[in-house]
Amino acid sequence: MIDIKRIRENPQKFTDGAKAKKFDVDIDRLLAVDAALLDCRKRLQDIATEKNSVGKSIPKLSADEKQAALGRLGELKNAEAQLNEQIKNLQPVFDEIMQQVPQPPAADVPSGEDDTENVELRKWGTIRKFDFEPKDHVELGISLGIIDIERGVKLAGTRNYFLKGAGALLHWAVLRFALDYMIGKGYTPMSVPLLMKDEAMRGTGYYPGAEEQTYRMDRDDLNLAGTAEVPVTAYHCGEILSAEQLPIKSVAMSTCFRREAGAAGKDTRGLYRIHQFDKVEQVIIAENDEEKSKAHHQEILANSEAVMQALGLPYRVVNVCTGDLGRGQVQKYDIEAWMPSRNSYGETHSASRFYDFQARRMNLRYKTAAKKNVFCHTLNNTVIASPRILIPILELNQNADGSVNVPAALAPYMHGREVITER
RNA sequence: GGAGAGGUGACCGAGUGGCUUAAGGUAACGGUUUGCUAAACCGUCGUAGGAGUACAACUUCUACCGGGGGUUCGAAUCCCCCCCUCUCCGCCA
Repeated sequence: MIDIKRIRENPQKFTDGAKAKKFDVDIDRLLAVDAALLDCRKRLQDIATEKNSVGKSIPKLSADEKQAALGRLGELKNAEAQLNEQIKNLQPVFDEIMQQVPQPPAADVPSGEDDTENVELRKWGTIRKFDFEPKDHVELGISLGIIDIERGVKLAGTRNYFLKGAGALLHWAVLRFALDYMIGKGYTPMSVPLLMKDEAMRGTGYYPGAEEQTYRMDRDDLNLAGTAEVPVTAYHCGEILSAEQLPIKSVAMSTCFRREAGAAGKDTRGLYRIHQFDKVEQVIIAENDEEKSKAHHQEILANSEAVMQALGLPYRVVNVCTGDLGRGQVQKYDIEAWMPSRNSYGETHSASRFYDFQARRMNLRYKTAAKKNVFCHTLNNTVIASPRILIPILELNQNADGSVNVPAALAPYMHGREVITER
């Protein structure tokens, strides 16, 4: 959510920002409704002032004077009811548009229509050339007996899977490795609830907008979070933190649930696009300071790059263009890992900063040294998401005989297995 | 799921229709006193939105006692609905 005062001061900035991000929002109408609401409130306040003073004088009045006073109060009450009626009609319109106003992108976000226009910032690692015909992760997984998509589909429908034996071990190994890395960096580990109230979905900016992407428990009015970002970022919602507490750096591992509505027929093979996966996510709640926000953004990006490098996975970092940014994001960097079976880089990480967009929605504030209550800044990034990350790990580390070498960094988590072979 | 008890400021806690402009206390901050610390005393000490001003300070108004609605000239207080917490019972990995 944006501060209405900033929209009043510079509406053009928000009209342009929405256009660049390809969101449809009627700023002119918002300002008209805002002006009408302000007027109603001012008049209502004047009425309340008079009502209060007349009401207070009542016990001291003579009978005649009392009748006159009561008559006046009746008039005021009518006027008040009319104004309240107007506010009742205007407020929902105002709220709805406000929820939709996107955060304008940062100055160094490239303009573009969609993900094809994201700008590559850097590449790391060398892409392996095979001297044999490499298999893709599905073939490897089936022949090694570590991925079973057929039975996943049998029991849970399309885009579901089982991981078995060394496959399950490898899945948990990358997660545990990533988690340990972040704990080593001083991030506080959290285990979190995943059935979230609508309020938490709205607070993080997923609602309105991502309802179609979300599994919803209608009987209980709860939503299965698509990422631990939701519970971790909303953890302190409604609270006033002290400045000394900030920044709060957290890391959570959780299962993530996504309906992938509208993606029918897209990325149907293998473990790339699935309904349920596990992810280690980093979140920073920080002071309301643009420079500090940028520095945190670089930090969480660097954390994930370090994990990718430790796993020996070639990747590139892209500066996500305006048309591919979410409503609340000021700027987003994606990390894309090289995936031989796709013969391209595929998104594995997404690092976003929001300024106070999420904090405003969830009323998350802190008290500054000057005793002012100010909205926090929030940021988040993937540390590792599996099994998508197993795609490059399996495909890039395969041998001609169909076995797969386990990256050295994962050795401590693999119960002594250095090579995954057919059993 | 059933029964009961509760929800007041950062915290504790008083408050059964106008004297509440939310008492009193704790914590915090500033000051006085003091060899230091402590204590004592004095003062400050909620959030949000208007108006006065170009901003701030300041002044003033309005709203807010879990949330929503109602009764009343007037509600923390009375009525209705909802939410949450605690205790007991039942069920349960």
